[in-house]
Amino acid sequence: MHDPETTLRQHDLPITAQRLAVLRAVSHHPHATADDLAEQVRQEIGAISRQSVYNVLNVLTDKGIIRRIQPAHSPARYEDRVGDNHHHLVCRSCGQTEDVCCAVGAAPCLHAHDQHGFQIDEAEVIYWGTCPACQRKSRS
Amino acid sequence: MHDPETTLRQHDLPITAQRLAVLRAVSHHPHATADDLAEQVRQEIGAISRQSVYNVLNVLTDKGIIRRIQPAHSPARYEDRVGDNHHHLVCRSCGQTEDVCCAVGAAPCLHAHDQHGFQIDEAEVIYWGTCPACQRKSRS
DNA sequence: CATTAATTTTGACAAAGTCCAAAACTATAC
DNA sequence: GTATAGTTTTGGACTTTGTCAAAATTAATG
Repeated sequence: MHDPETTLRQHDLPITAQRLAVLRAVSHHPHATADDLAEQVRQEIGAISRQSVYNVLNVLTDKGIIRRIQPAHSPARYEDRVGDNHHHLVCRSCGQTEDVCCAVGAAPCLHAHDQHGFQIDEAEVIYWGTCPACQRKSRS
Repeated sequence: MHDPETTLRQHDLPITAQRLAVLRAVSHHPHATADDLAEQVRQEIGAISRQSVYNVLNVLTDKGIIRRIQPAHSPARYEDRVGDNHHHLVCRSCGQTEDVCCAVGAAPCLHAHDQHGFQIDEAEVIYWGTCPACQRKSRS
């Protein structure tokens, strides 16, 4: 991925301090929530409204510059890494999220047995489990 | 699945009109939301509080009698069919939800390449697409 | 039936987002 | 550089989905 400024220009988006900061925050903190990102941005540029964080995240997601993932029991999370159809591993107890590459080869998962006439455009896979840290905690 | 009353007894749950009605509603309306189910129950037994619907759905889910699925952009949905590790096909525009059996054989999806030390207990797969009805609408 | 434990109801509350109108800003054309 | 048109950002109210807690009710047991 190019630097934030170039990225915005490539997509005809006016360049604002807020957008640059949000974009950088997503890049440096993969799988962060909107709130986490707002916090990061504030540390960088001092202040940003809640609404602007959402505005920026929505535009960037719509343009395909970032990707939004929404596991159950968690607010939406955002990541930099787009276009490679990877999946996620989520800890049930603390929410920690890791990337995993597509489980069975190239882009396999896109084929359900019976498609019920649907036009399928994405297969989303979430692996649920317990992260190492939470395993230790529950054993003690 | 047995009749609702037997099911409750098997799980040591006191039998109440609310529980029977919710259980029947889930059975007759797979993939319905809590609100949909409340509506159904009201038509059957006259009244039920919002909280009770949630209480019942939570108990039933905890006991494994029903299953909760939570696709992005949608409130939670509930279904009867448990224990067979099937997946779902969701329409992006109207939310219509269909069952699909596990895509690649027996229980294949439970193996991510790199597990990052996680203890994985479930692989959740959601196929996203457009249902036949919405395909027609968007063509016109 | 009476007792006890569990469930239901009611009403307040919380989290995550969205909607809206006004003010501030960016980019462009002079 | 300045003026202008078009976007963004702000701040506040609001919506949706769901949970919490206490009081009132109901089911199961002897």
